[in-house]
Amino acid sequence: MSTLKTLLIILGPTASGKTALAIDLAKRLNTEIISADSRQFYREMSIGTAKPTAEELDHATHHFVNSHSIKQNFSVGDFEKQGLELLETIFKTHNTAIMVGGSGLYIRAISEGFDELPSASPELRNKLNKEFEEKGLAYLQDRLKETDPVYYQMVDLNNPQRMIRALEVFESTGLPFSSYHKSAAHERPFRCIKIGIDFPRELLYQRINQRVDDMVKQGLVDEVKTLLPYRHLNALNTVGYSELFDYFDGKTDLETAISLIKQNTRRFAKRQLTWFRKDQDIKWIPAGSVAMVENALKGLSEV
RNA sequence: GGUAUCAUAGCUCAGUUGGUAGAGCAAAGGACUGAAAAUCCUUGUGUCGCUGGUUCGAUUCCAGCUGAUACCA
Repeated sequence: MSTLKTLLIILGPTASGKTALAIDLAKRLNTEIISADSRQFYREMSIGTAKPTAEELDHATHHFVNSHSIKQNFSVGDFEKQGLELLETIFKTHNTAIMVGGSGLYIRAISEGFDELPSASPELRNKLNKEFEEKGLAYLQDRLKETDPVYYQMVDLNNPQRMIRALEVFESTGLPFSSYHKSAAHERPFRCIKIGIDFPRELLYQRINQRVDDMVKQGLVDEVKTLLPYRHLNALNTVGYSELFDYFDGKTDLETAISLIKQNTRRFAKRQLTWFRKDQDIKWIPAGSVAMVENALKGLSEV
């Protein structure tokens, strides 16, 4: 008999204890974990991304942790495809899989999916970035207005990344970015249960500050130092790394860099919360309570 | 102990010729379809140190007090 497969999604802001909870649940449910953290894929980055430790990785099978190199292009579209394939495999032998992460877009990629869109060619993106640098925002706005008036009306015209993305889709396919938007959630052959870890803001910020100090003790500064030759790569445009690159450039002292890491991590957590807040499907539970998760699951399965 | 200066938002400070105030940073809220730990947008939160006095009205002027800083002893 075929039962409905379940993807249990553990999400929450950074430093809310997702990793430990997911491992605990994976052991109880005897299943595997898919990470949805957009920086934990990269094997060269460890301390600054608060990856599970080697010991933690031993306790449960993790996917999409250390799975890629910072030198590879790995997009959220790739993640959607590979993640779905992986889930299909896992569901052959398990009724439940666990996804854990803090990257809202990546979670959505799996739970709802995106429209079929071409991915970016690095050359084209470089070209557009260069044009933006030379000719400014107005240039992007003009080109977008001309090639995709629909998206021009919707997009934040101050946001170069958004406009460049739309232009690169247009230039590589000849069709406006907006014409790809069907905005229908994709049917998935499994159901998603989203559990959010809820923390009082102040406590969360304390944990973030503490964790940054711990990262420094574990050798974050050295980790970043070895990555200096790769600093131009997108993967390294990341909280915890950018600030220390500035330190190595002599732009700040170490103490300042560390407090900026804390501040930018807090801001990151705030953005994550903004993203998650609008998702009505998330069942929020107080931090650190596996029992609460079990209750939540019970409640949900009755529905 | 004396003299001078200062005391305004979480911080650094501006300002009000007397009509209860505004910048930067911090912070908060938001957006978001292959860069997403990225990128971008919005928002001033206040016993104007305390107690009195003058005044229709004091954060502003006056006195005292408290605290900080500097200099003199």
